[in-house]
Amino acid sequence: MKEYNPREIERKWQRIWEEKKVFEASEDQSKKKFYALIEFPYPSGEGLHVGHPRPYTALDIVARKRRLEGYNVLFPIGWDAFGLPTENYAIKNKIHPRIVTDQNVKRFKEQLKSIGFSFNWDREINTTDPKYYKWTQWIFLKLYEKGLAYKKEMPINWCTSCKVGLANEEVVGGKCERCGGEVVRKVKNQWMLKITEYADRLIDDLETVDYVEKIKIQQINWIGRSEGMEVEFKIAGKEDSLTVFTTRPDTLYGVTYMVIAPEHPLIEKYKDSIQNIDEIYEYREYVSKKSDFERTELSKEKTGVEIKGIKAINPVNKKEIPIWISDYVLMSYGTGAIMAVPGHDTRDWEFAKKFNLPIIEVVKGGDVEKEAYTDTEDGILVNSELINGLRVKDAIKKISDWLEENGLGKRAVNYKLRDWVFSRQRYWGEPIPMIYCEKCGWVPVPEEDLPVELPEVENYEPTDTGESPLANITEWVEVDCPKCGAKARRETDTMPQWAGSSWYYLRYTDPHNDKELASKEALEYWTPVDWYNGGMEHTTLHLLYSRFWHKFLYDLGIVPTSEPYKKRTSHGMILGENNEKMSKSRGNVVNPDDIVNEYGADTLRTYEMFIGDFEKSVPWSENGVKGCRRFLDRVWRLQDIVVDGDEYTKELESKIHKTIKKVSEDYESLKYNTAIAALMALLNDFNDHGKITKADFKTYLILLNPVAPHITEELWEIMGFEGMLNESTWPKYEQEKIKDDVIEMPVQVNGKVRGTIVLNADDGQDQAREKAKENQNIMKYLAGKTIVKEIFVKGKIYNIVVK
RNA sequence: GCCGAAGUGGUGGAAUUGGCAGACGCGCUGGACUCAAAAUCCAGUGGGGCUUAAACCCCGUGCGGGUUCGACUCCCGCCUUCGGCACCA
Repeated sequence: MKEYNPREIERKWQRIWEEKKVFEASEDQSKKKFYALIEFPYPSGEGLHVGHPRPYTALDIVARKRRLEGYNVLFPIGWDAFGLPTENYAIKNKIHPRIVTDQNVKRFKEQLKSIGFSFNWDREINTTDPKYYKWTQWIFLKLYEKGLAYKKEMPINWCTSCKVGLANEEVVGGKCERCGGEVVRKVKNQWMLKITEYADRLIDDLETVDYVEKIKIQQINWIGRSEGMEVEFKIAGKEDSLTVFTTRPDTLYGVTYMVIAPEHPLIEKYKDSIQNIDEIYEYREYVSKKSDFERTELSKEKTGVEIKGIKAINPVNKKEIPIWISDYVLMSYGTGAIMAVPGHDTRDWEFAKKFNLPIIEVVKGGDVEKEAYTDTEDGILVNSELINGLRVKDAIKKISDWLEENGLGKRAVNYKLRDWVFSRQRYWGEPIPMIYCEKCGWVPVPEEDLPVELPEVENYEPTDTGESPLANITEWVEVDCPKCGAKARRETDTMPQWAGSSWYYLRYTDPHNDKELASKEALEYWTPVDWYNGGMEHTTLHLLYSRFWHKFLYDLGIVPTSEPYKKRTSHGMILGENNEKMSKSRGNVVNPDDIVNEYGADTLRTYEMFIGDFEKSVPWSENGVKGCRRFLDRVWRLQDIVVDGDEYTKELESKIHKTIKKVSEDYESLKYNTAIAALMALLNDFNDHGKITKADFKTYLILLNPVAPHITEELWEIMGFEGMLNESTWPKYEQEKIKDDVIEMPVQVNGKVRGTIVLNADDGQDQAREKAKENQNIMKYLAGKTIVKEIFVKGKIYNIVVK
């Protein structure tokens, strides 16, 4: 017997698979299709990380199993290559991001190929390829055409010393990550996408898909739909009123003041009537340095300023109440103004205490002098003229009707979800295909002029006016207006990295099409994606954005289904040996190349699947890797004990059928670790028995193949089995062979196991009682007691309750 | 802070979803082989008690309560850790 040499056989089979194109999806649409999708990687400069192969191997297992089951499988790969790190690297090292991207992709590709994934390399895509982003731009034009893209003033993070816009991640503790300079919020006119228009459908359609429950919950909470009232508070002596959204109109009598966001436009409008306007401006300046996250933190000390000179009128009792500004009210959520009910809201209570504002109890049950009473579900209203004595639920209904009848408010739905800020002041992204003309306003680039390609630039730094580096390329920026022909300017902002990843799974179905984003036939056949696996960290952004775009394309009649992904699962992270996140600075990064070189790709794959619960984070362990290599060594040596035979070994037959069942089911339900454990156990049984037939071994190799494709393919060839393993058929188990004739059943007395009895599979309680009587230990606990109850669960347990 | 998830031997994790807690792997201990080591193979391995041994008994799934014949699993209240929080991807 030759020694197991993974290096040699892995290269050999990878070459054969590639030459024979065995994993390419076929154009034959008569076959049943299966579309497996992994989140395409961002080709970073650090190269592949051992975290990457975990989800890839998992779906590679499913893809390989499906092919053996006779499906036409699409399992594509590509590159999500626009993005900040590449651009920053390019700036620092004065290399074009195109070159950096190409280098990184090349490295990633070699690394992925060395692990033996059965990707459809012939369908590889790259979001930075103009042939690809032509269609990203095209989708944007459609969104604009349908009124879903619009311009709005939005704040960006602005470093006062570098004079550039920063990503949130580049702001650390209010300072610029690069230079330590102060970061403030600066308002810029930006492109927005109306994802809120799809909010209800994004919630409702979750019922039609098979996503892990926690993913659905996260999405629903992120969208944050709530039903309530929009209530009008008149400004005393003025025409205007402030609108607030509340889910608790029943507490209106408890409103003792209002708070508006420091950025609220009302302040500018009435600045002449406001006596302390300087103080207000000063506070606004202070707030501009904080993120929304810092502003709404509950634990922090409340701050705020009263607007002196204007008052609001509570619509239910016509009382005049003060208006304050405070950072805990955000312009971006609801209407930018709130009614404060300090008696029954924790934040309002803290604010009222700090600034000595009155607190009125309107729901009985707590002590509003000591703390806000918020647990009011079954409470009764007090101090509330119209609704006194009513339960909260009924009070809400009555006061809502009353407000509507009197024109003081209307029922409304509010979402936490905000529209998508779609502009970036960056170079390395898709140019937004819009042109601004003094006369015509914003004019879309005509479709036939797509793609709008990124021009060559000398310098990738954003300009010090806060515009993208593209703004400096005069010959690119200055164009004729497509509508009137006058001199006009291109939009110089680019799209966020999320744009390209919002529709990439569609392009895979027809990646070389230059007429459409993909052909109708290809989309009809391949979509929706049957199984999409990705990280939990993408649940609220990427997953939601791509569902939004897909629904939009569905409305246009371009894609045939309203949801892009039939099934979504998620994987856990791989941590360093010290149980911390792998990072360069912690020095605990493991490079998959080292594992492939030392132990082999099959060992890496097996270990990553065996490492633990697929959905949980787990620490890496080099010893664990060795254990998996030992397992494969023992599989290799099985060839020593193989004897001729077309049937399963009698004594092993039942175990083999059980393992087929277990492995087949576990591969489908993310339980790769227990599937491998079952294969290890069967291997132990094989060795205990001392010899196995060719039939035993053949089935074993097929079951292990999706996890360890190279070694199994090699052993297949060594054994002289017909054709290649990847062309064979997934084994089936027989229910008859799995059933046990006799079972061991634990017998409990008062819930504690006191012995086991052996029963025939179809024996009932009477037989169990007889058998139990033969067991001395069980009888010991029954002696002198009366049996009050017997619980018999067939095949599981027999419990005798005595007194 | 808000939303989501998780806590089981020395260690990664299993447990047919309310029915014998610790499968499988790692580590460790002992043995075989070897001049020796590595590799490999065999045996043992939650803690405690009792015993020559087996049998057997008690304790044990983050902490505190509860429901149940029976709880790692369900309920209530805590603690700790991890993911996300909209310009990292």
